[in-house]
Amino acid sequence: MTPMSTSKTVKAPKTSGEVGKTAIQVVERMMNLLDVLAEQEESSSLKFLAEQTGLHPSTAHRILNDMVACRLVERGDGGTYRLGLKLLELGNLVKARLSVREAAQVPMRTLHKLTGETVNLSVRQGDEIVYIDRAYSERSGMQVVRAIGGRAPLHLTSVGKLFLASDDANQVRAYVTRTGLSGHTRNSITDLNKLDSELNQVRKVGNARDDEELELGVSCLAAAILDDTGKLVAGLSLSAPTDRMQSDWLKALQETALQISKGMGYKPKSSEPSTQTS
Amino acid sequence: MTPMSTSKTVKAPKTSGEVGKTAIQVVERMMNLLDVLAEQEESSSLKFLAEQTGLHPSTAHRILNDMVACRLVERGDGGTYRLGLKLLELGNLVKARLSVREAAQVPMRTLHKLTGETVNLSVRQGDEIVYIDRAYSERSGMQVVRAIGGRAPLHLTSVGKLFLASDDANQVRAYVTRTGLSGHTRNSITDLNKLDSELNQVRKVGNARDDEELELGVSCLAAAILDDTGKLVAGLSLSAPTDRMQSDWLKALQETALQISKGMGYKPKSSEPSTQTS
DNA sequence: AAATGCCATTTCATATTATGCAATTTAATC
DNA sequence: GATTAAATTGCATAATATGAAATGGCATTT
Repeated sequence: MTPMSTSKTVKAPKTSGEVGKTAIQVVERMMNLLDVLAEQEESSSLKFLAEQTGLHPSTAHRILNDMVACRLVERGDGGTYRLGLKLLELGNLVKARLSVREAAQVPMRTLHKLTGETVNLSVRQGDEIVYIDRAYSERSGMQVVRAIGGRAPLHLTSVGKLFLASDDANQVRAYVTRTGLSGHTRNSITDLNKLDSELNQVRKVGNARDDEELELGVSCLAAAILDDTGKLVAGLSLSAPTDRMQSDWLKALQETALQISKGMGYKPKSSEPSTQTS
Repeated sequence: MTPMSTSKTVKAPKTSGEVGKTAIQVVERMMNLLDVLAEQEESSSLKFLAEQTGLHPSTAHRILNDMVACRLVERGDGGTYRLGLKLLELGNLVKARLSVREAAQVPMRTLHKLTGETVNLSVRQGDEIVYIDRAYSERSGMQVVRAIGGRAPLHLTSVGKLFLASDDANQVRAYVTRTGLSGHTRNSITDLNKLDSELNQVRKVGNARDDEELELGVSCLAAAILDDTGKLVAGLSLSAPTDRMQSDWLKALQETALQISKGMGYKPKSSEPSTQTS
């Protein structure tokens, strides 16, 4: 029942936007410490960490000490603190668990519901892309459906183009030599120059298309799925009869792909507003 | 001065050997939860986690909830818990920081003090190995010293052989074709067959030698340095005039290399005694 | 369909815990 | 070697996290 008339100086909450509201104080403090450590390139002194987190040096010291005991934090030269190897271990466990397919499941269904068209998830395997998952409706009229496990040449598919676009000129050239760029329809890209300019376009806009290049009457849009290291691990594509394909689905497709990428540990940009005290 | 006559039931500490003694209870509990989560392949239920850690379900729930808020932990299907993406993020930061050179510094000096001979740290760069650091004495008589930044062909050096041994037959063949296997001394390996059997030997014993193949009178022993993913990132070698080289240094060399590997996040074997309650 | 049982979640009074102050030790600098 | 600054430790206390019990949710059973 103590009123707010605490004469003591008002302690700034100092909850750096990073961590969510926690019920247990120590957990929040711990995370704030880890976040400050994460922001710092070099290993940090106790004083600095205490200042940044607004914690009493004594308190910060004890928490850090405990984290050192757990190897979440390490001590460097001159008694400084930095992130510990345990984080690498645990991080690797997380990474080992992550499967694109799993991360894609829900977002893919959502995108399917929005568009009504088939959504495909595919990865590269040598000179082909392989469909590893899809979201489509059993019912409903015409649907473009590819078999899971099915394959298609890189240069004839939207996702394939994403993968090719992540290669450099030499690798593309090698691909062309190896495969000969055989075409499937009159729209197929069958010469290196055309492919190069197409790939440059892909690199510029960040997504790829397939205008009836694999199969007449079928168009696709694709967006990239990246992992925590920024590596292209899969492609998400929307396949529909050309006359039904709506170009404004692109935005939704890209957002879905980004969402999945985040699920794979991808960090979009470290451009945070940073309303911090310097 | 309170005697041990605490009449209350003796609470089993339940400190799973994993985490060191911490001053703050919650930190230890948190870590125990993370450790149990790390051991589990599948995502775990609250009940299970509470049992494993010996925590009251209510307590476990609150801690886990807070960790979820910090993204250290994620929730899976059916309200289960598993390690969160934040760990991957932080782990990547740790990884980015790790430099072999830094991790090797101290262990290298120790090995040098033990042997009195030059210890070299080198990495692969294309078809050569590059010396990136060393430990040797300024004084003392004859020392085999290579310049930092200096290069040498893979097949003529002990560390180079380690790297070649991590390649498959095709890659080795390609290396041979590219470089022509030119020799420097009468001991140099200059044909594919000899190289192949040498590399097989390396693969078998896990370390490599150089018997005056790069320079007459100089022998080397090398052991591999692996990172958290088990990838060969560098080689540690001991160079000495042949008549001074002692074969029993090998053990120390290997131990030093392992120590450095651990510093790079390498986990030797997950063969833990596991004195756990099932 | 109603009920049962199990597990997750929330509430709340209380004891335990983590805390901040101050003192001490250690390290760095002049 | 003296001086200063930072890191570390001890301790009484206030604030915190805690566990018991009650509530809510979900699925399986009868």
